[in-house]
Amino acid sequence: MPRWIAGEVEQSLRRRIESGEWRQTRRLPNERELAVQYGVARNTVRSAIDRIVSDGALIREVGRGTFLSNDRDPDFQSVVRKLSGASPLDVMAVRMIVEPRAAALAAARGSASELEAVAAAHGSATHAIESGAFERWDAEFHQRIFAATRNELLNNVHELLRLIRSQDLWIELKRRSFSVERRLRYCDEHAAILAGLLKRHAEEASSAMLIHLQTVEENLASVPALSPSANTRLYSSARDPPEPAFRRK
Amino acid sequence: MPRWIAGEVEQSLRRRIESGEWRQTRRLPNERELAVQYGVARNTVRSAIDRIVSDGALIREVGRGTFLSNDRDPDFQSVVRKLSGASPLDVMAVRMIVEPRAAALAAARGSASELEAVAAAHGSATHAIESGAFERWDAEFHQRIFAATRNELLNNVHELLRLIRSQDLWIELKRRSFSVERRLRYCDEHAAILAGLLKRHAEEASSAMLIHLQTVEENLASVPALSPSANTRLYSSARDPPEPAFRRK
DNA sequence: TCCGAATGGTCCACAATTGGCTCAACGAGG
DNA sequence: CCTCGTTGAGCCAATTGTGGACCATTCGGA
Repeated sequence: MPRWIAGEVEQSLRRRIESGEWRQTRRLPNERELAVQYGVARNTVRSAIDRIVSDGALIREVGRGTFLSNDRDPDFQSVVRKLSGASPLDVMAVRMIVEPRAAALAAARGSASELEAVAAAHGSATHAIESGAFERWDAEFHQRIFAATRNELLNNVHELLRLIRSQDLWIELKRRSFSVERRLRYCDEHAAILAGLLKRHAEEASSAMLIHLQTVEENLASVPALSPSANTRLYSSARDPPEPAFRRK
Repeated sequence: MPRWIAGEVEQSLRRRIESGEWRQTRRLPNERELAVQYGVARNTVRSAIDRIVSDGALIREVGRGTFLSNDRDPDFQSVVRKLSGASPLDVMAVRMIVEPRAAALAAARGSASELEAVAAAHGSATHAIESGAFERWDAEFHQRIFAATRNELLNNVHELLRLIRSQDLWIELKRRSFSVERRLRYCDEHAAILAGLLKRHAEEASSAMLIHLQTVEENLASVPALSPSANTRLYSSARDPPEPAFRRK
């Protein structure tokens, strides 16, 4: 029956792939199952899949199944790969968007014990002797503010930003921008944020956080270029294209 | 028999670990017990645990048991896993933090051609016939605003939010909250945002975006609970129930 | 000190599932 | 009649799951 049944099945499969029907497991039903779904012989399904495989949208593995090709449309993994290479300027810009609002939310919604935990981290950072300890309590201070927002996703976003900042280039950057006066200033600014939080004054906490992040950014920007190439990698933002290309045609 | 049973068990175990089910004793049930819980062979449980051990979340000790790893530095992978389960309420809260500021940045820094691209997406969305096409242009509208911010990281963060919203539960949620009037209202609100952008008026673009997102949130919140179980997964900012055996026997 | 229960580590034979492949037959269209 | 897509069936090889058995280590009690 030369009525191009395989072609129709192929179209349908492509649509279903596009629609994200199998994005979770990245695995299609097996060929026998699909044959039943379409009321068609298994060979017909196979020839339909053959064509999709041949242009790379699907991958077949004997004994395992048929899977969505890995890097077709961006999935979480591929986005995360790009995340880890973010430039410090971009990171600080995003922090200045997210963290002041997080501080405001924490002031409005955080429980007493959550804010207490923030205060404790501030105290530990203030009294830290060694600079590694200070760094950890500094991070903890910011992290606990996010915890007080009661928004899991927001916490995860902050965690991603923190992970980006725990990479090699960042560590070097922080080391070079470190000084005792700056550390003292950070403590003062943390105190201002904390004061806003404890007073439940969202606006005050928010603007104190913004001021703090501006200080941090200035300090990072003051670091002389590490090397010409490193400089490019560090500071270039997405500056180029007059005509930006959009993904996902 | 390759039906990815080990994978399902692995996911379930990861969720149960995240949920803190074993935080008290820091110890998991033994492998034979888990095999009974899930109704699978012990070897299957073992291969599931293998994968969790290999990225450091669990530690096995012969003759003693399987334990939560105490000094676990969460990596990108594990954060991403948590991201994908974010609740709609949390997602909207984060969008309302990020997107208005992105609109402001786009108004301030976007090139003429980038803003033109935003306008084009708005036009296409307005004239879209089919609702799937509208959805795509709607997403494209928001995405192009981020492109105009010239901040790669910010784009990636938005891409993550978009990926979260492209999952099954979200699709169902959007489908149920859809109506023609709402779509028209979205178009009007998009127009207001676009007007702010084209006037290079950061404040106006920002507040128009916030208003728009508030509308979206209201519409999502108006959706009646899908089902008791789906409702839990949708709206709780937290985790799965301690799920028992899911297989036969 | 010694024993035994509990627990993870390893291995095996077997079954079940899945994609890869072939073949004979059918039927519509030329 | 011939061609070509389709059908239905069967078998193969690869992979995974099953149900064991046995070992090594740990730990508490006899």
